Amino acid sequence: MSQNSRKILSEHSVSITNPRILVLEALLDFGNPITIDELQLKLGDSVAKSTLYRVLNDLKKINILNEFTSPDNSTVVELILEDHSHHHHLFCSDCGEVIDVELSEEFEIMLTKEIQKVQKKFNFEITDHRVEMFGLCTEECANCKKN
Amino acid sequence: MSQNSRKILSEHSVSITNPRILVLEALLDFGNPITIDELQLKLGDSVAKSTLYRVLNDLKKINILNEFTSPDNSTVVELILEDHSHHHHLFCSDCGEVIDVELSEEFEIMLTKEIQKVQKKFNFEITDHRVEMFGLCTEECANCKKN
DNA sequence: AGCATAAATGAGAATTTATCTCATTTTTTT
DNA sequence: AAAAAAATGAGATAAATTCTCATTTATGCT
Ligand SMILES: [Mn+2]
Ligand SMILES: [Mn+2]
Ligand SMILES: [Zn+2]
Ligand SMILES: [Zn+2]
Repeated sequence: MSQNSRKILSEHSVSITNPRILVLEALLDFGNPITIDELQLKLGDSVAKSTLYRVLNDLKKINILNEFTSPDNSTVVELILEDHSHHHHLFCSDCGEVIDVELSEEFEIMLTKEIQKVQKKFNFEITDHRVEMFGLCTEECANCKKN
Repeated sequence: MSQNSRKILSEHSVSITNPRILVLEALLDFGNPITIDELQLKLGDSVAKSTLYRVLNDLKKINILNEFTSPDNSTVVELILEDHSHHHHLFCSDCGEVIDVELSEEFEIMLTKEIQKVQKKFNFEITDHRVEMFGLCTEECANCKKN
């Protein structure tokens, strides 16, 4: 069952170790952006705290992990897999859920044009962008306090 | 000279104290988004560390301070003044500078439409959004290491 | 202006999150 | 299988933010 993670590790020529497999499996299994808190919970004491942070840095170094900060200041990580295309994030201000969102191609094109204007205006070289959306999940949410 | 900050405080009915005036003056004077580090430097020891954080929270509470995290994980704050319209941010990955950017009205309209689609799709109530752009300042920049 | 009350401050302790150190264990190479 | 290199675990350390509490300051009312 850990074939996926072993493959990922060997493809990036980093040595195959138990903590790395466990962290990758947890991320693959969860499938969504996850806070480091939640990740630690999922892993229990199978991976030492210091090792978890080290492994996450390793994954960032080989460019298969994306890290960002949620509006309530927790650190969120997500795997960047082959089929993982450019996307953005939607945050629930209540329960803290983070959802992947793909915006339309037309929109991304318009944003790119807009960014070109910004580059010129500020004499910047813009290499990346991020669109973040904040609100409340109105669905049946077990975690949302508001229900 | 501290009339601006006194006015801001009284308009929001929070008591007028020296630390609050000093922090507001520093923010007004700098005029741009500023990291808490830099703000502490500007203030020297005129305001205690604990008080600075408290005052920033006070300003957040009365909705005249915006706080966000820069890509290098420093906390950035900026005043929200009357004339301060909806805008976004551009970050230099090298020197850490944060620049206010207004995007075109057409773009914001398109983004709003895009967000409406997202709301429906995920059954969310989206109340706010943020566009962040990352890159390098190519201008003469005293702080950029690359030069 | 002076007093009473409520609110804010300063100093440092405590908490939280992340990194670092180093002896030991595991992985890789030979 | 042995040697060399790399990674790990446990705990120490560091940085950022919040908390505690005794003292000071601001406000509202004589
Ligand atoms: Mn994502
Ligand atoms: Mn701004
Ligand atoms: Zn929710
Ligand atoms: Zn720069």
